Amino acid sequence: MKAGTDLSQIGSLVGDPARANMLAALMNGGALTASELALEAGVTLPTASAHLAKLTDGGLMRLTRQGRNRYYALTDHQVAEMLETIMGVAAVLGPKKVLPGPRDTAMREARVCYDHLAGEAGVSMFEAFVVRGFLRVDGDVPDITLAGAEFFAAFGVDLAALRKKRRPVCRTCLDWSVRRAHLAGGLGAAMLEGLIAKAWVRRDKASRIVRFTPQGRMAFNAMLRHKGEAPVVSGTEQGP
Amino acid sequence: MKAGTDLSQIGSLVGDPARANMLAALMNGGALTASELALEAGVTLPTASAHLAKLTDGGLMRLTRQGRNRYYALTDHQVAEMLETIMGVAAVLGPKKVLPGPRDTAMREARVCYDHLAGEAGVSMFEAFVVRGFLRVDGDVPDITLAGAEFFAAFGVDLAALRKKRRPVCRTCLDWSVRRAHLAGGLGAAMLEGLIAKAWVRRDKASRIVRFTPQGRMAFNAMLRHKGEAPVVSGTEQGP
DNA sequence: TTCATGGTTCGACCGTATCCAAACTATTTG
DNA sequence: CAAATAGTTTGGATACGGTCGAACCATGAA
Repeated sequence: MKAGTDLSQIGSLVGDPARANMLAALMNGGALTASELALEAGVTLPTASAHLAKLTDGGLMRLTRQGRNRYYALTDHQVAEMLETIMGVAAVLGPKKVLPGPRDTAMREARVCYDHLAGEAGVSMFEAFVVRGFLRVDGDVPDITLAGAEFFAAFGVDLAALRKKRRPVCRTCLDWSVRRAHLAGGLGAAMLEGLIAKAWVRRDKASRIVRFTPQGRMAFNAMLRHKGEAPVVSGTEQGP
Repeated sequence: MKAGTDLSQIGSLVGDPARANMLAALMNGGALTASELALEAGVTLPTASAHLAKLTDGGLMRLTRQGRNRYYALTDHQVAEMLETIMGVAAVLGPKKVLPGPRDTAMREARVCYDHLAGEAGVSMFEAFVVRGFLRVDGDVPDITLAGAEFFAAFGVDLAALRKKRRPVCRTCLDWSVRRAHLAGGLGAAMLEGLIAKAWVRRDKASRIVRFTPQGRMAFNAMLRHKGEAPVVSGTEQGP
């Protein structure tokens, strides 16, 4: 049975804790050096090096040399999406863990999924776009409406340019923390870019966490609000 | 780092060849007994039992007792889709294998992905629906058009009933063998049901292969054809 | 009740993947 | 050129996971 062999190969690649940590650390779409990844995984440099070798020639990571540093990154978003998918099933079937700590709370609130916004904020944004009629959803697949096209253009997204690229413009991605969909694809990436450009959010360097600036949170909520509804992203509540 | 831990847990579950074979064997959406799975994985009953225990309390499989048999199946389609996704990246980054044998050719032509049609036939069907204007795609997300609703109703699909269910009606699923999308979701499942009910196809028991009946192939091609185009599913060609 | 079949548990064996220390290579800086 | 930083390679100790035979439970048939 070849199917099983294929499965088990990448399965075992992801199956080691050290390697899994490295992969998780790269899910923000960035690239890290071998030393940083070693630190992230909690192993020494030599072992990290061995793991990285396996990951690269296993096809899950891509290596770019730069001076005396070697930067490792995930090969494509297909790999990133695979990891999110795996984390998705892990999240639904493994809530036997203790309650999430503060760091996880921040992750749950807003984080980057490879190159677009995920977490509570990502889900809220997606759902607000649907409520406001910018995206139409049949089943659970989004489609940009006329009003949506206007809105995104006003926000600074060049839809025409996005459509030219090979990457799908509009996709959804199941959120492992909330079990609801958020916006992915080229549009999702462009929105995150826009949020950063407008300084509404800042990406936490070396983690997947996305933090709202005070004014950014207000502006974001205003963008999502429709006909005087309550804000969707409140302050950093630390609920049990 | 918890994220890495979650990843590695299911990763290692999938990472063992025996377990991966079992999971792959269940991807047709059916249920098999422990003995059958042991045979499929090429291990003895005791080892199979141990693996199955890990898989079930790891949450990837579901056990239903029935008489003196114990039937194992995947827990949901989320798990099935995760496996397809993994096979997807395996397929794109691992074509250094030898050329596919005859059995794999059949798999590539038409197979069932949990409960809907995949492979060449699945992709052809999906793309034909788009060309004929039954599904509209923006980016790569499908949406049922008015014409589509009529067509599917005529085919025997009860769209209203599908919309009532919690499961998304219309989704796409990336095909590992062809690297193109095919139709998943409730509609995808209903279509496969319809194809079987009309006796256009038969599911190969105990494998994921779907075989067309002679008349079925003709009818299927007729369904897909639009304004006198060439048929999309030809005979069983055995290419090198 | 007894027998047979389908599965699980136990114990022991074996292989392999992981790990680190130390040595080695390469690239930049002084 | 020498010193320092970044990374890989090697070798050997360790441990964990997979594997099977045999014994053990459970369910259905005789």
